[in-house]
Amino acid sequence: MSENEPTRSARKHQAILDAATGVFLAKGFAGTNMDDIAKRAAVSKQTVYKHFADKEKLFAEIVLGTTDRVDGMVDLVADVPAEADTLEENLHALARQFLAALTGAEVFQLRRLVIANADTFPELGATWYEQGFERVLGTLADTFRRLTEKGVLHADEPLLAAHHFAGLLLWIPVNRAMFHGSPQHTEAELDHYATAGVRAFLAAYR
Amino acid sequence: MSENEPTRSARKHQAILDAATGVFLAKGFAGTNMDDIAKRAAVSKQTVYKHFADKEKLFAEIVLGTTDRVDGMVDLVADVPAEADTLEENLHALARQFLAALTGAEVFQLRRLVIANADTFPELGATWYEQGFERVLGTLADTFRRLTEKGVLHADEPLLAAHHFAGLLLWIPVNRAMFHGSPQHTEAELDHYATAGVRAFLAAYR
DNA sequence: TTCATAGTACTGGACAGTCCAGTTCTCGCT
DNA sequence: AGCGAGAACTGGACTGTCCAGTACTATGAA
Repeated sequence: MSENEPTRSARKHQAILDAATGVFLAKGFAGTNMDDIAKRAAVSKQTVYKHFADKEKLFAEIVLGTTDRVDGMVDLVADVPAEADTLEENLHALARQFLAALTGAEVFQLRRLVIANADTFPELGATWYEQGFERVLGTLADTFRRLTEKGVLHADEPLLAAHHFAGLLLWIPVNRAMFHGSPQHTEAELDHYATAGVRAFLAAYR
Repeated sequence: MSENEPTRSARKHQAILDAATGVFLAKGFAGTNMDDIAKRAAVSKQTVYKHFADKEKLFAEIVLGTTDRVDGMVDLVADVPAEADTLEENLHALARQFLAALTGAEVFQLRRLVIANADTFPELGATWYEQGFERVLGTLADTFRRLTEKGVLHADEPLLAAHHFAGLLLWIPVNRAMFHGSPQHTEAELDHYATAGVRAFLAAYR
């Protein structure tokens, strides 16, 4: 037998998760009904309830299941070289990757989804934010601390500096995406945000 | 007759608006039902429907009705004195008032409400953002342009500078409030955000 | 009187979650 | 390989509940 052929149960489980993710992202928690999910997963409703106790559990599992996707970004911000003469272009590269990763439509939809239901699921919102964005910023703060120790940067409060970096970079596109349906950022705009944000950041912290 | 004694109808209208505002803010659009609103307004359900065609119209009217509250903030950002030697403290004062105005719990709740329903009411989200925050930032950009012309500041792109100012200042508290239920900012924290944000901004743009 | 309103019952539809009868898969055992 | 039992799955009907919006009668204000 092949070493990892998923069992039927595992396949169904995954199909339900995939379908539910799509529907929740598109229509929100309240706007989604379980029959839709079952139909999209090509699965009977009974099976959905066999795998997930109820709608809320399914929702929570999906949202929290996305937090491990930020691992890549954590690696990204941890790997900024500490050389003074290439600092600007290194930060610019980081900024571009940051923007590229976050402006993927799915990330914004998920962000909206979590914010929208922060009342109903308070812990979910807090956890998602902590496991996600704050982890990245914490790592970025470590990087800034390292750069500061090497004398390349001057960040007395590295975590605050990391937030400033993020704020300079993300304030515009994030707000735009939160209030309008689709992202609508051209590559040129993103590049401009990155350039201007990095320039302002370096003026403040170099 | 007295010049402005509201008619009974006008009183009911206002009572419905007030009640609906409270319920929508507390429980969101989907979580709110019309019976609750009627009860809270001490009005019959029929009367609610006499004044507002349906739930969506009521919701839209409430959300859009709040945009004129930003007029005060527009005045605020238009009135920054253009003297170089007091620039830092002037901006700091502006930053504090900005933070104070935005971290009022109601503003954040409203923001969450709009974001949460940006899918269902796409135009509403766009309009609210444009009439609200973008108007303030546009005015702030004008101020920065004026300061730049006087040589007090160097902002080649005043609107971008205004966004940077906002991002430096608001990124932390806004995100915290979006994902957690309650704001939870101490005065000391807000002051620290203002000081650090203004310092970074001036380093970049003076 | 006349109009807005209160109070309340009602309609129609949506939807979470359950139940059940019959089918298909899985896997250990021979 | 072939068998058989138990687990998982299907499809659809069903329950109970919630809720937007309507209908209707009675009441109080102008």
